[in-house]
Amino acid sequence: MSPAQKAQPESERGELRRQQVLDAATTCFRREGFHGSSIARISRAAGMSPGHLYHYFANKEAIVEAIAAREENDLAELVRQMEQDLEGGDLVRRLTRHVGEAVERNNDPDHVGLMLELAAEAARNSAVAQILRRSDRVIDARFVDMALRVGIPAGLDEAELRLRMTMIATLFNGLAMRSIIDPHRDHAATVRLAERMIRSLLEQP
Amino acid sequence: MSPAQKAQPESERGELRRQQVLDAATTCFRREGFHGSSIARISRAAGMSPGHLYHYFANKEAIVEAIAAREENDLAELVRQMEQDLEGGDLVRRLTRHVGEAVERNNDPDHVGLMLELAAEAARNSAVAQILRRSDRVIDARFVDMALRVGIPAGLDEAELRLRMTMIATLFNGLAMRSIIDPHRDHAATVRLAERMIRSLLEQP
Amino acid sequence: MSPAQKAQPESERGELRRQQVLDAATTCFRREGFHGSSIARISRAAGMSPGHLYHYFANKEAIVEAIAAREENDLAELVRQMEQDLEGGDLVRRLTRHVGEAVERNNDPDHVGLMLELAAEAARNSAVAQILRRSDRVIDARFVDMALRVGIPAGLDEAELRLRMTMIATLFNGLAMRSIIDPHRDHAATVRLAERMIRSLLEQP
Amino acid sequence: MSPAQKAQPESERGELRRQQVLDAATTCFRREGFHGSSIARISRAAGMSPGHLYHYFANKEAIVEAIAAREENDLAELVRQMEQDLEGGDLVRRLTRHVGEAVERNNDPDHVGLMLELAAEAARNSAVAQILRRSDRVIDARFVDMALRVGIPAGLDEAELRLRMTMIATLFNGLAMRSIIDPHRDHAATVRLAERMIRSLLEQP
DNA sequence: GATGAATGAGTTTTCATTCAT
DNA sequence: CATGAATGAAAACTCATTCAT
Repeated sequence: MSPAQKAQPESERGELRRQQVLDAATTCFRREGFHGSSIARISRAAGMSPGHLYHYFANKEAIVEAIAAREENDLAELVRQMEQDLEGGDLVRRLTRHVGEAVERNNDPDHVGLMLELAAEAARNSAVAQILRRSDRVIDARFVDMALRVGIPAGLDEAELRLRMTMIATLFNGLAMRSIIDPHRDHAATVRLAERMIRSLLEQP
Repeated sequence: MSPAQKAQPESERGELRRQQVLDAATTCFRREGFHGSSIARISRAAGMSPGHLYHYFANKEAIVEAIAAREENDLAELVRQMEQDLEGGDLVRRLTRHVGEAVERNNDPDHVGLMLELAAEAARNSAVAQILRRSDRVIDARFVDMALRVGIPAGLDEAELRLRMTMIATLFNGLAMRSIIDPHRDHAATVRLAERMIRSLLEQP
Repeated sequence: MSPAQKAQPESERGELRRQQVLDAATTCFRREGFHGSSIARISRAAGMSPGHLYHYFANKEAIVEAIAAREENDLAELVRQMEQDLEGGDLVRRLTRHVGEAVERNNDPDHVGLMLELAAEAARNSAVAQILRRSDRVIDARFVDMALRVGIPAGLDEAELRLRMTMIATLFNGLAMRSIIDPHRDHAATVRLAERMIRSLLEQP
Repeated sequence: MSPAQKAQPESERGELRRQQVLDAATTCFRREGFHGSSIARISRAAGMSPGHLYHYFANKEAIVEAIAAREENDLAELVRQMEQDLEGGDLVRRLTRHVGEAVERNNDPDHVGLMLELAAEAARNSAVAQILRRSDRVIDARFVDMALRVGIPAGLDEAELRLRMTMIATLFNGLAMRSIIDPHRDHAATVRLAERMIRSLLEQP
C-alpha cells in the first residue's frame, strides 16, 4: 500500500491478476483438460478465492476463450525465431535451421495437450474456433511478411506462398497429434523427413 | 424356438445393443465431446435406460475405450482403397490416386471432431492412448505389407519405408487439425500440395 | 426329469433352493452387510438368476427376516452341547465345561458380524426384532427345561433361574460386541472371568 | 468488526455448522441406520444443502467416522460419575452406586441403536473399528487411573484389574444388545444381577 | 420353473456460480 | 477488492424389482 504501489494504474494490477488466472488455468487445463479443471482448483492455483475469480472472468467459458486467444499459433515461435535469426540465407535455409526445435516443441506433452484440448473444443464451440482462426491469420500474415522481406522462392506468388506455408503449419499440427500416439518417435528421422517435406514445398515452384 | 435358433439370436442381440450404444455415444461425443455427453443423453440416444447401459459397459470410460478401439486409424481407409485398387502402378501412383478422398475425409467435421476428442483424451488418459497406439500399429503393418507387395521405391529399406509412411500419417493428422481452424480451405490446392509432399517422401531415397 | 426325481415332492426341491438362497445371503451379509449385498450378488452366489430369486422371496426384506428366523440365539449351541453332554455334574459344572467354546464362537468375526447386523436391523425394524425375540424365547424355554431336568441350584425358583439365564445370554452378547473392539483379547482370561461371572449367578441364591 | 472479533466467530461458526451436521446425522443414523440415511436427508436435517455438507466432510464415510469418534465408550459416563462421586467408599461401592443408571442408559433405544449401528459398521470397516478401539483405550486408562486413586481390591495387580474392568464393559455391551431383544426386561432384577456379577469380578482376587 | 434384459428412481458426489460480508 | 459460505442442478453409477420369453 505504498504510494508508489497505489499510484500504479488500477487496470495494471488488475491485468496482472487476470494473467495470474490464465497462467493457473493453463497449467490446470494442460494437466486435467477443461472439464477436469474446476473453478475451485484454478482459483486455488491462481492464489485467489473462487468468488473473486468472477471479478475477472464472466464464467469458465470466458477463461477458455482468453486462453485460446493467448495461446499462440504453432508457427508463431518458429516465425519469431526466423525473424531474430541473424545468420541469413534464403527462406528455406532459415526455416530448416529451426525445424528441429519446432519438432521438439510438438513433442512436449504439455504443449500438445493444451493444443489438442483447444482444437477439440473449437470443433464444437464456434466462439473458440473463431478465436483460433483469428490468431492463425495473424501469424500467417507475419510469416508472409517475413518471407517477402527475406525473398521468396522464384516462381511463387504471394497466394501460392500462403498456401504452402499453410501446409507447413499443417505438418506441425500433424506432428503434435502424432506425438500422442507415438511419443517415442525417432527425433532425428522426424526432423530429417520434416525438412525434406518443407523443402519440397518451397524449392520447386 | 429351437435351442440353436434361440442361442444365436440371443448373443447377437446383445452385440447389437452394444453397438447401438457405441453408435449413440459416437454421435453424442462428436456433438458435445466426451465430457459434455452425459450417460443420460447417450442412453436416451441409444433407446435404452441409463441403468441398462451399464449391462453393456462397466462405466463411461469403457465406452470411450470401445469407441477408440472401433475408430479406425486415419490411414486405414486409404490402405483399404489401395489394396482394392485394380488399376495398378507403383506405390506413389497408387497412393496419390486416393489422396483427394483422404483429404476430403479429413475435412469432414464429424470425422475430425471425434478424432480430436480421442486425441485430446489420449493426451491425459493412458488407457485410451494405448488403444490408439495399438490400432496405429495394426494399420502401419498393413501399409508396409501392401507396399512390399506392390514394390517399394528403390533405395528404401523396410525401416525407412515405415518412417516415411509415418510422416504421411502425420500429414493427414495435420490436415484433420487444420480443418478446424480453416474449414473452407482450397481443396484442390491442398490435394496438390499433399501429393507433392508425399511424393517427396517416396520418390527419392 | 427321471420319474424318481419327479416323484420328489415339489416342495422339497423348492425348500432346498430356498435354503440355497439363505446360505448365499448369509455369506454375503456376513461379508458386506445387508445394504452392501445386492440381489444380483446374492443370486449369483446362490447359483440362480436374480429374477428367479423372487420366486422364493417376495423381496429383500423377506430374506433378511428368514435369516433372522434361521439364525440361532447365541445360547442355542451352548444348550445343545449341554443337552448332549454325557459327563454329568450339576448345572454349573455342565455349563462351565462349554464356556470356552462359547467364548470362541463369539470371537469369530463371521458369526459376530451377522449377529450385529441383525441386532442393528432389529433396532430399526420391528419385524426383525419380533423374529429375534421369538427365537430368543424358544431357546430360553429349552434352557430352563434342561436346567430343571438336571436340577437347579437350591434356593432358585424357575422365574429367578430364567432371569439369571438371561444374564448369561447377556454376557455372551457382550462378548460378541467386544470382539469387534478388542479382537485380540486374552482368551484364557476371558474364559476364566466369564466362568466366574456365571458361577456368581448360579452358585448363590 | 475488528480482525480479532471477526477471526474468532468465523472459525467458530464453521465448527458449529460441522456439529450441526453431526447432530443431524446422528439422529438420522439412529432412525434409519447409516445406509438408510441419504446425504440428502442428513443435509436437510442439518438445514443445509447437500452440496454444502461436503464443505465440512469429505464424504459420507467421514461423517460416520466423526460420529464414531464423538460417540463415547459405554463406560465413559460411568467413569465420569464415579470420578465426581463425593460419597466415597471403595471401588465396588462406588461402582455399584451407578450401575442402575448405566443399565438404564443401555435400555435407551436411541443410545443402543446408534451403538449397534457403529459396532456393525466396525465389523466390516476397519477405519471405524480403529476409532472405536482408540476411544475404548482412552476410557480404559481413565477407569484404571480412577481405580488406582480410589484403591484397588487387595490381591489384584493393575493388569488383572484391567482384565476385569474389560469384563464389566463387556457386560454393559451385552445389556445394550439384549435391550433390543428384550426391551421390557425387569429393570430391578437386571440391576441386582449386574451388581452381583460386578462384585464377583472385584471382590475376590 | 428359470432366465436375464430392462427399468427408473435413488445414491453419493461435484461444480459453476452467487452473494452477504 | 476479496472472501468463502452457500446453493442446487447436474453427473455417474447402483439396485430392487418386473416381465417377456
